[in-house]
Amino acid sequence: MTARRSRRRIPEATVARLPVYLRSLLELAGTDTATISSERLAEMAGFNAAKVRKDLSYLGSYGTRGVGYDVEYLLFQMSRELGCSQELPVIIVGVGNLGHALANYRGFADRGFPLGALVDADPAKVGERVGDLVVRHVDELPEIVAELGAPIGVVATPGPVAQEVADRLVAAGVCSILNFAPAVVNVPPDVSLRKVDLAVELQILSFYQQRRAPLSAAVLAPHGPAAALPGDGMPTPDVVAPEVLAVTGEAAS
Amino acid sequence: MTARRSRRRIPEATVARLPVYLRSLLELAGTDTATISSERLAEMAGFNAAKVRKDLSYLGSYGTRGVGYDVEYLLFQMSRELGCSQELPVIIVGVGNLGHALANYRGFADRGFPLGALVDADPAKVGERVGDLVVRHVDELPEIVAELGAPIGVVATPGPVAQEVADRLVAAGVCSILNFAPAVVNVPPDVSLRKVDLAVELQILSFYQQRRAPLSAAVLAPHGPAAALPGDGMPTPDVVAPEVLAVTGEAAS
DNA sequence: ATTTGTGAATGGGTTCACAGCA
DNA sequence: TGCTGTGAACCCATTCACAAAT
Repeated sequence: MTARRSRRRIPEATVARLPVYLRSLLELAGTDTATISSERLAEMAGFNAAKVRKDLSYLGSYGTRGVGYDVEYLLFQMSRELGCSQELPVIIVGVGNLGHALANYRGFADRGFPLGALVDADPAKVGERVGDLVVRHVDELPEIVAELGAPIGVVATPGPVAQEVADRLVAAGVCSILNFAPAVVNVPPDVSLRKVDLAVELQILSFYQQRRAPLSAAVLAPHGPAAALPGDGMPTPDVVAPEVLAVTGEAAS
Repeated sequence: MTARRSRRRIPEATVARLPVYLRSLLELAGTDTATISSERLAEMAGFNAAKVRKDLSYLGSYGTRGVGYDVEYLLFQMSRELGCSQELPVIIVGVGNLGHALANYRGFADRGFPLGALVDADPAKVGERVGDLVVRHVDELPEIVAELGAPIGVVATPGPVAQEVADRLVAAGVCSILNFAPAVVNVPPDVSLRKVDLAVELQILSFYQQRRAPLSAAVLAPHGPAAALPGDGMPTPDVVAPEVLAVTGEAAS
């Protein structure tokens, strides 16, 4: 029955976890473990075993009952699924603080996303050398995209111009965009967009932190233990570190 | 009936949207708009009107039927809820590429999260000046945390040491952590943890991109239009840019 | 005539629990 | 006996649709 039903519709939430599994499997690849159970993989990836099994079942990959999953095979499947076979270049638009930062960050190239180009709208920045690339002008986007094939566009501009930049990326043929700018960006439905907003993340943390210490504790007594002061009339079940919030706990059921 | 039921349990998903509303309202604050409808706010924030109303209702904030929400008041409520009244300092642990990047990024301080300290385990890095801070040693964490009050800890180390660093942050009294390291990190349930993994984001985009162009098109004909080639036997409904994936479309129902 | 606030309906994702297989 | 694969139950979030309010 497991006739490789590859074109299955994989849930969004599962897709978002695949890269984490992949990372876990890569760590494992060095060791001599040939096979891994959902339980152990769950522990490594920070989820729970049921979720792991469901997720892997979507890939149509087979584990062996009573044994576990073949690491080698799973790794292969996962890589293929995530398109790790061929490298996908990245264009960073906006070479300000954040753009520079990202350009110097080795983490991209290391994981199969070589930096393909840097562009900026500011003539003063064009020509500047960053790493082993030279900043080009944003007007060249169409040619750059053509040169690179089908790159991912990374928007690292100030918020106010993010939408315009995204529009130009799309016009140039980019169909995957990662937005770091603090602004809402709209793209046509045939373009994938993900956003990472550092300030938003901090504000979310801020929300939970202040809930924990209504307006006393931490600020007045910075030395206190990290424990959430109980008895402040809060339900305290998992308000502090819920599932989505964290890769936290997940304490074995 | 709207007797300010402040200690209401606000859903995770709503909390994650509050900062986006806040940003929209701040943009609005400059203009002369005194009041805004859920519809317009939805457009600005990139969600839909029903969601906006539900979300705002959790805050117990009142709009006026037939009119909309008072921008000023909503802004106040939202800021209070997110703890924007007092600045929350940030400690960055790990002054490598990414750490440097984040340290130079103005975006934090601008939005109420001043950089409080930089620390690293490498003695060679300790003493280095970055911006107007000097890198201190990770062993000093307890004192630094005490000095700063209740800072947010940002983990910008290589993956392998992320867990250890998180443990030390927690031990020092930090109860909000933002993890940039490509690794799973566990913290006690009374600590909030969020993660941002650049490589994971790119891999997710990679997944959808390759689904769109199974193994032809883009690579062989980089000039083609960005449109998803139809007729490749894919369901194509919203595989390309689903809700969670993007702040995309949301096209008015 | 508008636009909020919210119960009810729907849908996606997680967890449970167990049958099926090695 | 051990562990996967998966229907069923559950839970959270989104969306609908409409009564209440101005």
